[in-house]
Amino acid sequence: MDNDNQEETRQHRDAMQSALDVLDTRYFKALCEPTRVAIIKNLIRIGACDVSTIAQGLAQDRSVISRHLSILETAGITTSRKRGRQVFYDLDGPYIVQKLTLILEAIKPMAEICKPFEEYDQRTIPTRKAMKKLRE
Amino acid sequence: MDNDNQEETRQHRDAMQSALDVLDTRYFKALCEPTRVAIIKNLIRIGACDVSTIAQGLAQDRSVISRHLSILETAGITTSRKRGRQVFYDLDGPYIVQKLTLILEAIKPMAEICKPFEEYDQRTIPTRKAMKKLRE
DNA sequence: TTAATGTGTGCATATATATGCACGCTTTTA
DNA sequence: TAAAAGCGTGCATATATATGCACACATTAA
Repeated sequence: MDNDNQEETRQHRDAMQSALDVLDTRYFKALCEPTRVAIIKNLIRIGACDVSTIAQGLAQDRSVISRHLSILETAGITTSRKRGRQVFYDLDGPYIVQKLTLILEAIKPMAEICKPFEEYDQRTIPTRKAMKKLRE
Repeated sequence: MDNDNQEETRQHRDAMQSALDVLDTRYFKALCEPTRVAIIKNLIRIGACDVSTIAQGLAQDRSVISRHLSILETAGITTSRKRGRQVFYDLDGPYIVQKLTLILEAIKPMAEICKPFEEYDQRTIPTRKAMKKLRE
């Protein structure tokens, strides 16, 4: 299948490109913090709400929650609106789903391209000769 | 629409539950580190490869890359296989896609439930009376 | 067998991030 | 107008994570 090599290279390059475009570190960073996930949980439960109320069930100080909400907003996960002296935050459901959909679409080709060893035989691992070439 | 309240509550509760079940902090944590993303990029480009070669294009020490690979493996993103004195790592494309698919499916209802303010009018924000109730 | 190569891990350290408190600002309430 | 409530931010600090080096272990090469 040596004549497939070029096509496969292009396939790899395209997959890499779209995967990289979509691997938004900031988005994942926003979602990898336990307290922020707890905030999201609260917002799903009680809907649009002001900072103090959101912070109520949580262990951290209100100011800390305020910062987390800011991070979530920067990542596009929440939106805010001011009313009087309080600021209401809410989840941006449509954006969250859209973002995740884009990521999935971009990543999908990897299911075909990057199959783990188990589904292959030894040949998946580069030969020693090929390894030497990679080193140069 | 007061008679919809109960149904809506159930809808919220279900959405919250499935969202929480799927918000795997470890998975997102693995993907939120720039160096780890760089490793993933390399793996897409060159396929299954040993640690030293993967580390070659990167700024960090080989031992650091080794640790990152371990984290990625714990998250299910990579798999490893030993051959002689070297250990080959590879992306687990199918698992990555499957995991992301599950997350998306669980999150999807939020697009309907958690619409941000812009699509609503003032009533989305709890009344002052409702706020008082929440505080109790 | 001896030397060389490839890995992972303990350890100390650097860097990033989360946290709490105090404060100033704005808006509401009395 | 004065007091109170709700927010966000500066700052110091705690905690988590990433990094590099040295080393021990396993495997291969000479």
